[in-house]
Amino acid sequence: MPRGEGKFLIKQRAFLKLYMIRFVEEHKMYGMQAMDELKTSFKSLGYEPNHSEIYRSLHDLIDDGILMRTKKVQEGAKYKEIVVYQFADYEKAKLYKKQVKTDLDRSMSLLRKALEDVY
Amino acid sequence: MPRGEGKFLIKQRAFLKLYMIRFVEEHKMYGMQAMDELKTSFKSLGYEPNHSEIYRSLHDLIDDGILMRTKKVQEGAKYKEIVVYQFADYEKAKLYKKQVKTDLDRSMSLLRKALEDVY
DNA sequence: GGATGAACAAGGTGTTCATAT
DNA sequence: ATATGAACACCTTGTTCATCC
Repeated sequence: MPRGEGKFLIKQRAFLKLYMIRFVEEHKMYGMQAMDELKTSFKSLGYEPNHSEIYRSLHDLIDDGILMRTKKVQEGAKYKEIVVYQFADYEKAKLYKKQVKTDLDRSMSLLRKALEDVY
Repeated sequence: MPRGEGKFLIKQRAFLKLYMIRFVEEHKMYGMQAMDELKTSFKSLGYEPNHSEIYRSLHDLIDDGILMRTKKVQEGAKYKEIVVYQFADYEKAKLYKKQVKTDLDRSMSLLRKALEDVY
């Protein structure tokens, strides 16, 4: 999020990483579940993130040193394995949240300005 | 702007096309001038559109049947030619503005929701 | 068949190059 | 040197394919 040069709105990736951090904070967390929850909660706004972006966000956060995979869990006879995450560095997580907040605010300002200027 | 499927925030192109329409409405208009004005007015928000996106927006609006190139004007000995635009179909322009407004509002709601959910 | 992940493809935007005055 | 435009390349994101239980 550094570059203040020519930058337009916040990217979907950062937006999702934010929500992933929030889900981990709330201990309810694995990829598909997060996706379903987001799809449900944003459907009315026409936004339905797909599974790839969810996983990319999670993997990014691992590369950032913010999250870590803790375990794969198998739930009985339900033919599925899930990956569970924990914080690798919560301070980094908080810092990232702060940075993204700045970008969210900035993005809001851009949109608000357009609405004021044009309509 | 049709597809309400999986769509995240409004695209830069639509955002700029909106401003191009506004500039034509105000009769002060050619590409570089529009760019300079936008750069100045958005610099404090970290956004500085480049010339390619400006021209692409203009060309798009022509393809949409909303604008038309009217003339190239040469101003004295100043080694430059500029392209001036007029509306080809102002009803279409108004319709487009309305559509983009919807998308701007939707985008604001997405950002606002994230701010509420996470912070 | 439900979850994760990688590969691949398409889209959008930034950078560079070309042309004309 | 300024304005326009096209070409090219990169980055972001969507779609499809692969694997594991």
